[in-house]
Amino acid sequence: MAQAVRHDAMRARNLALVLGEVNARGSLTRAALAEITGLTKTTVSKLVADLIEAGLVVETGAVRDGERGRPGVVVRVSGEHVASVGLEINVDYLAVRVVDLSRTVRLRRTQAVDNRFAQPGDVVALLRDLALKAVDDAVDMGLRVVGGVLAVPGPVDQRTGTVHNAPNLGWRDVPVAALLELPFPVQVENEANLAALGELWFGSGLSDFLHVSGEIGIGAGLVVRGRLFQGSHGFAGELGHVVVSPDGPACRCGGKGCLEQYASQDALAAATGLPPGAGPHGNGAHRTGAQGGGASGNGTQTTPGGTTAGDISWIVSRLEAGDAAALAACERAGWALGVALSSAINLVDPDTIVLGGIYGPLFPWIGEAVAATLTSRLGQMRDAVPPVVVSRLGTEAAALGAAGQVIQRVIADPAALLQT
Amino acid sequence: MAQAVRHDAMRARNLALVLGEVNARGSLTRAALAEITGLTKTTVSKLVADLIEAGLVVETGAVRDGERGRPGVVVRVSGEHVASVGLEINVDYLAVRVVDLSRTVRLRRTQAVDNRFAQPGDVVALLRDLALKAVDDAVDMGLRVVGGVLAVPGPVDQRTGTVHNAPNLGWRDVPVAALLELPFPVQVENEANLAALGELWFGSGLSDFLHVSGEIGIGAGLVVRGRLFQGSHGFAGELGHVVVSPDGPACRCGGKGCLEQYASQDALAAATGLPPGAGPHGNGAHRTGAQGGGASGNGTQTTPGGTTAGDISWIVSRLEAGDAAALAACERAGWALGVALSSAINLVDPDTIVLGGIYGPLFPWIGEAVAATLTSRLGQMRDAVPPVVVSRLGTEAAALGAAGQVIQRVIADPAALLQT
DNA sequence: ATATTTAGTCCACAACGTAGACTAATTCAG
DNA sequence: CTGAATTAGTCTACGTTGTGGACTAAATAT
Repeated sequence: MAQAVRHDAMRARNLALVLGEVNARGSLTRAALAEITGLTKTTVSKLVADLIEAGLVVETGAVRDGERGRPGVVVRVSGEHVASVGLEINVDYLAVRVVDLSRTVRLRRTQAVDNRFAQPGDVVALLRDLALKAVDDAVDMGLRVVGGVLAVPGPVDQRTGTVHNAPNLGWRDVPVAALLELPFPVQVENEANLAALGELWFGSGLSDFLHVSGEIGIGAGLVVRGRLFQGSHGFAGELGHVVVSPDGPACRCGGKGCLEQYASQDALAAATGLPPGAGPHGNGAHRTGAQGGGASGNGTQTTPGGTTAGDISWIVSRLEAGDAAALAACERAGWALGVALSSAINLVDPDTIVLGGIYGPLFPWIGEAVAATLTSRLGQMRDAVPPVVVSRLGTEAAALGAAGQVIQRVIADPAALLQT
Repeated sequence: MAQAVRHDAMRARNLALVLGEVNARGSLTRAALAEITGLTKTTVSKLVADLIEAGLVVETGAVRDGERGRPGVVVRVSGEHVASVGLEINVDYLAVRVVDLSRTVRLRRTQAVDNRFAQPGDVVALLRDLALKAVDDAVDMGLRVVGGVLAVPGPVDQRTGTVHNAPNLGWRDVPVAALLELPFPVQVENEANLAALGELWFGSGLSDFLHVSGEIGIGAGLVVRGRLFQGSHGFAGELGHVVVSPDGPACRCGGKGCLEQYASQDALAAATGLPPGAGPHGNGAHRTGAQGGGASGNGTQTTPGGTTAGDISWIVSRLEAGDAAALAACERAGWALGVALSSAINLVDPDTIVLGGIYGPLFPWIGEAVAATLTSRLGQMRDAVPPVVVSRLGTEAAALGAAGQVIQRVIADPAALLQT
């Protein structure tokens, strides 16, 4: 349950409070921090001194704000010392991102690999190499990697770092965290949850939304007041198996008429005329290649590099050409998504719906159908139907969310880092 | 955001920690508390002294546990000083419960009233009388009522204490909290949420479950690790409007094929042969009468007294007689409930499903259909389908949850009470 | 009866935040 | 250009709270 609060815990909380405000507002003087937090100037000064010594915060010189009085010294979160790695294993690529404490992406590396028929051990070994190389590069930049999070496409047992069941990889009960053996703690999480967190920390600035990750499967991550909702066992957000039509097409989950049968990448491909699993996959070869990205010094919102999950571009080009089958498939997918989301909205009451993953590029062709379905199914009861918006992060979301999670932990509890 | 932690906040947290352990474990010595909390014996003694002085905890004499050494003095939560009122407005009754800090129900009073066509002002005035009488009785028992919570059948704006929309009462934007004008703060909450909390604090001892309240409407409350999940605006848990069949019968929410069209009390009544709204209601008269309960000194799990919401007994007697239409209606309701719950389970990942409200008495005829539907729709993907159990609280749940909420607040932050 | 064990209190001390005096660095008025 | 006003940040004495170990109390074991 709760923990006893001693002097050190009091200090830890106040350190977190100060760092949290610096993080939230970008840059601040000590005086402003005192005002905001309600702590005295004395205390704020001491806390800031500790944070500076730990390399979590830096002074950026005095500000001449034009007002009278002695100008304050502005501090901001330092991006020069602490960093984290975000890792992602997906069906057709591996990704590594290094993010510093100021949430600047310092390194992006994506490797296209067909993991559909690969052995977990091989995939993990390749990812391990990528991660170690990234850590070396981070060290060269003067950064200390304090932790990592791995995104996998499927439910995860957080406690043991085991992938429960990733149908699209063909994995069952794979202890990835243990297999990775990296020189820092690595937590494993569901890709859909991390994509939601990516949207929270690197996206449009919302702090209350349901983020829908359209991929080979369909997952969702719910963020309420800036916190991810996990459910009782960490398996919440399986939007792909919400019922759209109880007697619809059979789903691999055992149910019938699940959302995935209408709106997943494979369902869209099939309805557009391409057999599911065809396209760039399905040939069984374990291809690798096409490195995207590299080090990028500034800005957290660059256009997602690397490859897209699956061959959504194929469908997009059909849509742009006005292909009737493709348009109808999107219309149907949008309707199904709307039906499933109306259930979700009734159950979990999100503020906004953010469509990500393949729904990013497809948004022009499904967004309206989703919104229309929501309005017709929910409009009567509530003042306002949650708006449906599109994510700008694309494939980046999960790996960024993974890296961001470690950063978030440091910001939320800097004292844990000071002790080591 | 977070608050600065000063010495007083440290103390407040530790007081809560100690009181929380006493509450959770029933009775404990100071020495055991020190061991459990990690605080020193000195500190525990001081904290316990404060709690005793405030009347929140009492010593119950030394225990002779047979072991060697000086016997400890056992303390437990005191039920002799602090109390709370739980209030409930429902379609066909008003209820008041007084619960003391040790979670003993000290007073139950239920009044049958047909509120379907009554003015909000009249209903609130009647409830106010009931509440004030209950407070008088509490004072006679030496109790101080520190707060109250009101359960209403519909979504609520917690901040303003306004009932957003209670279709079964015909209420829209009614500021109940303000109308009540009781001599202590009253919070307003959705009945379904409070029923879930009632189950948490007075029910089977689970701390992770989705509680389904079958009434005129169908609501649900999700409890995760002992905390209610509210969603972004406090409207989470509208299970009644989860989609069962996207082209099913039209629902008053604007949707089609919502769960309420299959499994609500009215839907069951209609399918069994009784037109919805008939039975004890629908005659337009504003009847009052039939007081249930009274003061009951001990035990928190007595059989629910008072009247049942709606005339479910009528359907039960048909079922017991083997009426084919009634049996078929339950079978269908169970299936629909299973379909809606499978969506809910995929989305929010509850540990257990608890069926309450009318599903209590109907459980023998719907439980199996629900469980079977869940198994067939979820069994493939997961190791274990959440078990479906029945609540023992019946109509009591919401009013008890309402009263329990205040108690919970005191236990979670006793320092707030010490200052007044 | 005495040793042993456990419960609870007492007291000197340490950690941390507070309050207000004090110093530093700027703008504004003349 | 000088001094008053204003704001930022530091310094010091102090208050609150938890700690740790010594001490007292009350039981069982021998």
